[in-house]
Amino acid sequence: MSADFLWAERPKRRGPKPALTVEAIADAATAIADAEGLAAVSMQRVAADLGFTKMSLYRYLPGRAELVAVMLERALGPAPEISGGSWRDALVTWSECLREAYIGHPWALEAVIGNRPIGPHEMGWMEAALARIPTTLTGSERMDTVAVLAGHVRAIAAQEATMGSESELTKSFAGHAAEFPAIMAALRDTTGADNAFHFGLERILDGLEHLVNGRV
Amino acid sequence: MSADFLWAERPKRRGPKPALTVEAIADAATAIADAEGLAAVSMQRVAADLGFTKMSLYRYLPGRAELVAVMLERALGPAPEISGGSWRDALVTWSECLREAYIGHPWALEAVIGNRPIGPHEMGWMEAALARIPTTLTGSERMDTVAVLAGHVRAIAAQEATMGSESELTKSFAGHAAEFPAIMAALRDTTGADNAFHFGLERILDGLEHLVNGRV
DNA sequence: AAAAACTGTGTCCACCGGACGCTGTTATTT
DNA sequence: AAATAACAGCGTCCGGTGGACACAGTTTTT
Repeated sequence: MSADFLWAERPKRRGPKPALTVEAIADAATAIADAEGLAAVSMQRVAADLGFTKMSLYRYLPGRAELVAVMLERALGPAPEISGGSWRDALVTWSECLREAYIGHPWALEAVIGNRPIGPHEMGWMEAALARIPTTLTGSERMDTVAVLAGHVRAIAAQEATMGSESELTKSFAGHAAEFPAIMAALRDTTGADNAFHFGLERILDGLEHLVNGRV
Repeated sequence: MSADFLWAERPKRRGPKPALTVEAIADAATAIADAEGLAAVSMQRVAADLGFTKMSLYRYLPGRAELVAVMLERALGPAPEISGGSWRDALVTWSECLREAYIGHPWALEAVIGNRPIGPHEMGWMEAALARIPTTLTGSERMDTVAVLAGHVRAIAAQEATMGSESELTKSFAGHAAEFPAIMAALRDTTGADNAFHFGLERILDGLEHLVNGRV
């Protein structure tokens, strides 16, 4: 799949008026994915929901991969504008906003894996984070920081999806507790609170702050 | 898909000798996935590689989902035994070992998303990490720590897969540099070194150490 | 008015996961 | 040893998938 598709503007053309738009198709597909998961998004299904035949969609999109890419771009939306506050607060807000996007569209977690082009919105999110990371860090370190933060958000969101209601972990764990004493011990004094996101975020930022302070 | 499949032992049966085993099937499937990605793993293809018809595989596995689950279990393998050293060193080693597993089987990153059962090996990895996390942290914090570490490993491995050779980022970035000044600035003094994994790991562990020390 | 470009549709294909029934093999029971 | 029940692998069938391609109708340009 070519990255150009996400970046090129689509000029006005000559023939009959198009009945659809890429955006409308992506939104219909997103509605399906939100409700029934990414696997339920087939060309046939999307077209049917729009009242067209599946082949008409190929007038707007080269294929399913591009459809998913557009869906992802729209699910992320434009990067939030976070002005003011400390760099740490800004990165917390940025991470929380990104998390919101993934929570609202769990299928996006499937869409971000594998080799794929980066769209303008996704690039914008990266830009927004980089703009607030102290330049006492080197360029490489700043890029790595973004990767770590974005990765943390995704990973925790994904794990929460895996460990959905009635945790698969405790389900599998039942009946084998004896073989996993450390898990048993940890589960014993676990408050139900679902904290991995903020817990990890604070640890990462503590570590970053330590590095930044040591750099001055 | 039921979690039981991954945990139950398979008793000897009565009829004709089975020509295959679940393990042999999973290994054949893994060979395909390693070479051509998880999408190339179809029942037909796996069976053909083994010299059987696809329907014969269903005598060993309820369906494709279970096949992938077994593949994942075997790709992870038993948890590494890490004795001695500081808890920090142990967690570094643990993370590096987990990373190795994902690097060797990139398709595993696709296999761990979505709601799914946890197998014995995966549980063992969790146990191994929990066994080395200081108990000055609460049970919830220890669980969160494992989630954050495992998530970091996965996320960075996934991003490296996305940003494969000839980075998709720089490819999309070319021609739009002006709109993303912070990215441009960061890329300008980037050493090619691929460091996000260790960079993030050190930050997380710094943050954890800070928390542990403050707890005493 | 003519031509070129475009849209949406219908048909076709290979492939996918999987259900089901059949035949032949084998371990257990009689 | 013979009967039987359980099981292995195969062939056929089904609905669904992404996508190629040619066609007819519409709209803009020449």
